[in-house]
Amino acid sequence: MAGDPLCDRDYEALATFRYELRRFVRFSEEAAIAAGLTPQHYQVLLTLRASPDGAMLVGALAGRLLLRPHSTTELVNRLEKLGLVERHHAPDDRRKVHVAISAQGRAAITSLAAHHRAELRRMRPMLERLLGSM
Amino acid sequence: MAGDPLCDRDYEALATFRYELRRFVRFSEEAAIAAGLTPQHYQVLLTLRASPDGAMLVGALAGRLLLRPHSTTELVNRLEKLGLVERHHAPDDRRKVHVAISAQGRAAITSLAAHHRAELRRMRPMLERLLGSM
DNA sequence: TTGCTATAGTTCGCATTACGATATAAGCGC
DNA sequence: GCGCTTATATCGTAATGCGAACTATAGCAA
Repeated sequence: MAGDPLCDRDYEALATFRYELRRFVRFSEEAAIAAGLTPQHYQVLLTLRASPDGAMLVGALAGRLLLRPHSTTELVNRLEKLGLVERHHAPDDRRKVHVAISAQGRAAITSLAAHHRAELRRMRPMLERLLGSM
Repeated sequence: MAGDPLCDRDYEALATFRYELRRFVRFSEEAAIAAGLTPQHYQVLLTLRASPDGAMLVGALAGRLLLRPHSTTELVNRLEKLGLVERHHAPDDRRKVHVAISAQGRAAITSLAAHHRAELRRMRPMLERLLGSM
């Protein structure tokens, strides 16, 4: 499972990988804030935007964000208040709540996501080199 | 800078990449806790272990962890109390404090780092596929 | 119909955590 | 001495996700 014992280079690769991850997350946080969003907002909007119909159930969203449902509810509350998402009760099962990204939400992440893609493209050679050295 | 406008697949790739990052971080947190450490402890120990002589100045450690120096000081305090790191004043410049991983610290991360490498090896094809699709 | 159980979402209070601001102390070079 | 750097200490703050408990809806069984 763990494979051969790790040598110095392995530790370096693991540490550098983590460092680059921290840098990417930091980049993402700053980019979100510069766009008037919180980092969490961006992650919700991105997840919804990537969903087939731009909407997800609260529970499914929680699973994708690795959050508890009630934490997701609070996050959605804030986003709804900002007009970035909308809640729609499912007609067939009124327990279910669809969280849909709004037009404003789409507009908000368009350039933000583009910046993230650009950053990942920049990081790509380094990440591939690091992954390849493990 | 931002390149061509993003299509649905681009958003999917970005969202899935973030999801996998969250999963890796979650894995790391749980692995650290299972080893009797906090996630922060693991990151410090890994960073020190990857350093040439197993030691770093507080300021350099802060830079690598993307923390403020005083936050790093508190983190080091807790680690020192647990016997996982040691402080050594530099003989040439007594302002500087080298934070060195202890034998106990090394022992603590040996199998933990191995599990991380195994997890990253498992994730590697997926991450490369995602990076390649951007 | 009644009752039990499960699911989906929400509400409330709490604990964690790194931070900003600020201060202190000590050591270095000029 | 003076200015700069490095590390440490302290205090309050603000955000954020969690556990526990709650409501509402749905499904099922006798």
